[in-house]
Amino acid sequence: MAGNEGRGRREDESSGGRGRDSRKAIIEAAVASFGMRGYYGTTLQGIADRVHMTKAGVLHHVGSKEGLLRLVMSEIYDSETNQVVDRLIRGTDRPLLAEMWRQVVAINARRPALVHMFSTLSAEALDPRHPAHAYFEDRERAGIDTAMNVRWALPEGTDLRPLLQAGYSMMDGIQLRWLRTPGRDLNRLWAECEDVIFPLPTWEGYR
Amino acid sequence: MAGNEGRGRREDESSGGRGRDSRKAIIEAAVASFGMRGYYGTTLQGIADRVHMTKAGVLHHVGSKEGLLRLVMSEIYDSETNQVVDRLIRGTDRPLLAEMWRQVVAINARRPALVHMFSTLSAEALDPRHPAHAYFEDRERAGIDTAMNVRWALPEGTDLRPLLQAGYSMMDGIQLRWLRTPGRDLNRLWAECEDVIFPLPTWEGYR
DNA sequence: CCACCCACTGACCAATTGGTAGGTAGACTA
DNA sequence: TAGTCTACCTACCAATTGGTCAGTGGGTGG
Repeated sequence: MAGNEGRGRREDESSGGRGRDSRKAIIEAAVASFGMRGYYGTTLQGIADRVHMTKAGVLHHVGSKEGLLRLVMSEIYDSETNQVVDRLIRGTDRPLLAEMWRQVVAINARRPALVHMFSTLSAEALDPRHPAHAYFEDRERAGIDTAMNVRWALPEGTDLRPLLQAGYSMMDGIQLRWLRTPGRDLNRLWAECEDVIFPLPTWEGYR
Repeated sequence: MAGNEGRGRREDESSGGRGRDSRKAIIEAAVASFGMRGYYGTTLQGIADRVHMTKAGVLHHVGSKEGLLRLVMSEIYDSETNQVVDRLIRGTDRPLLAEMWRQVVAINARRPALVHMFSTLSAEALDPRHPAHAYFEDRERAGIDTAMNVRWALPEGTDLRPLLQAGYSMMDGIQLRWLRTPGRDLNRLWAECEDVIFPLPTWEGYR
């Protein structure tokens, strides 16, 4: 929590001491607030309070409320999972779909606040006027498209697209349920879902 | 749940057609606003504008912002699906799980605004301080519990609870995707999910 | 030493927030 | 005809909204 970054000594814009810490704190606070109150319900004053700063101080870093959203959205979330997915896809000749989902879930299990934020925003942003609407549209398409272009190890006759739709939908849903009842383990919950989506007679050896 | 709030001891139910219309309009506007902006982002003024009324006029009907939420939540959603589900459960000796979900989905396909609202609120309400938090907690538990006490027609060896978790999760997720891309048919999307969750070798005759 | 940046503050802005008080017009009842 | 009820409205409230502006204090480079 109490972030300390020892490397402030070194020069150049790549690392600035206090500023970097503040930005990190602001992002963290924004993730929590966007998750709990949504974009429209989030207040610059609320963020400022959490990071012990003034509204104006926060504004100095993010420019505007929309700037805050952009900062949070760009800095986070997909980059981490994309990396893992890329490594799996490129490193294996016939990767397992189940394995990819397992890895994504494992990552999300370690960052509930972020998952919360993305759940809230993705529902709020169904409205085309929402500042994050386009992002979520692209995100859904990109997720399906990349997966469609991979040569997964699949049982014969599997229809890939509906499987992806179903799997990703299930992931969104199970994450919500996970967050609603604290104490449960997301990886375990997902493992149960796997048994349903990849039932054993057919998927023996493919998961 | 509770009918009226005691004060209106009118013997005539259809009192003041104007008032009834207004209430309906307010509920409709609130559903849209809660869906697009969340609870905290929703404004009484915004509701008032949509129904061509003053803030004070809206307040006269709903009492407070929380009252508006309560009104909307109680009047709507679960009652309709519960009815259908009850009829299926009581009317059939060994009902099909797939059939219940099909019917629920068919109902939701006809009320996207309501589905939008419930998606947004259920994410926002993960925060225990949210005024609708308890509602969604109960709702999840109730959904699973009732279904657990039904003698479904199932293939031998089926583990019911994970199946329910998976199915309901998938439903939540697929509805989000449905709303994100207008023009798609929810029933068709769900049918594709069914093929995944009830794969044919095993589920022949059970769906 | 000075100039310059950077993170940040305090004061201020018009607009908007949820909510209250008190009133009015019209429909129904006694 | 008077009295009561619902369904509103106008006017108002203190608090809060996102955002601007002019600083200020500390650090760094020259």
